[in-house]
Amino acid sequence: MSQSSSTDRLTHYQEQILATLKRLDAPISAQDLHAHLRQVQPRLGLATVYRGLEILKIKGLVQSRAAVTGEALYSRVEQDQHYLTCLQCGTSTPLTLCPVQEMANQLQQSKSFKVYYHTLEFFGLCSPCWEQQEAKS
Amino acid sequence: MSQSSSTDRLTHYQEQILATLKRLDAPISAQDLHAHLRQVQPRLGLATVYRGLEILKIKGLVQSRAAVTGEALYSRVEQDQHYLTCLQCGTSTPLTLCPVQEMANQLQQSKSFKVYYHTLEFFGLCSPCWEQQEAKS
DNA sequence: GTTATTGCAAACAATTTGCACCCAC
DNA sequence: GTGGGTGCAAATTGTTTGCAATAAC
Repeated sequence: MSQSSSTDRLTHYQEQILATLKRLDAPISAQDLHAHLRQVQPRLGLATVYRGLEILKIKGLVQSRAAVTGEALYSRVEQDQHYLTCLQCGTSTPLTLCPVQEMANQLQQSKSFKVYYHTLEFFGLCSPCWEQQEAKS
Repeated sequence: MSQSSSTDRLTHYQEQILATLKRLDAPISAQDLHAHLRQVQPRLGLATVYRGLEILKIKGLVQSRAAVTGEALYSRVEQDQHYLTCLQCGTSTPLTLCPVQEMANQLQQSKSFKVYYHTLEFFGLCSPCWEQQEAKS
């Protein structure tokens, strides 16, 4: 699970973003995160939050997924990201177990949820981008 | 893998959207899809494409995932959706095998790709929404 | 004919960018 | 002091919505 990259070289605000994500311990939109942070840092701009989140993503410290509404939800990479999501109402219920292919069928019954499809995606940096990243550190 | 729901009751354009997705056989944005369809149906509006895709999703015929850029990419549910995605350049390379937890580690070496995290998500309808959907058919 | 679907254009919302200012080192 | 980080406001971009015109059955 090594997430080395460069945990160092974090901006003051980037640290705070990370800390807040840790404190809230649930996926949150950039806008909501901004609102939270602003309670403590009234002058914090929304753009800074977006910029910070982007950098934290590239560093491998933060992940994001898209809500059914289209907006992005952010959380620490340590946080589990297995959900049962309703395409209609958008409700996401977390899953406790780490799933596999055929698990979909089981879910269909046990959870009284009609499973249409699931997605699995690995995120990170391809080697060209990674090297480019290393160079910058 | 039953996707019954209501394969029937598809609009002319919805059929065409589905047909085009099948023909292209690769995830595509709504805007690009609109451009493609317009070559044949010059009067087709962008909104119709979005509305059609939404309905096809609720029916379980189409799936979508978010590109790193934030825009939504659509494809048929039959299409595999396992990718290796670079957070920086946005490149998505399809995976042939259906993955599991620890696979991430293997990927890290074999693909010369630095895996930060992965996401797995099941999509469908929760029972309230499903019943509501059934009623409409 | 009645009802659902569409095109168009305007409206929205999330995110990004330009730039002057400011802080850290 | 200098370069990166930041606030602010404006600009973009993907997506949605209102409504009159149209097509489907």
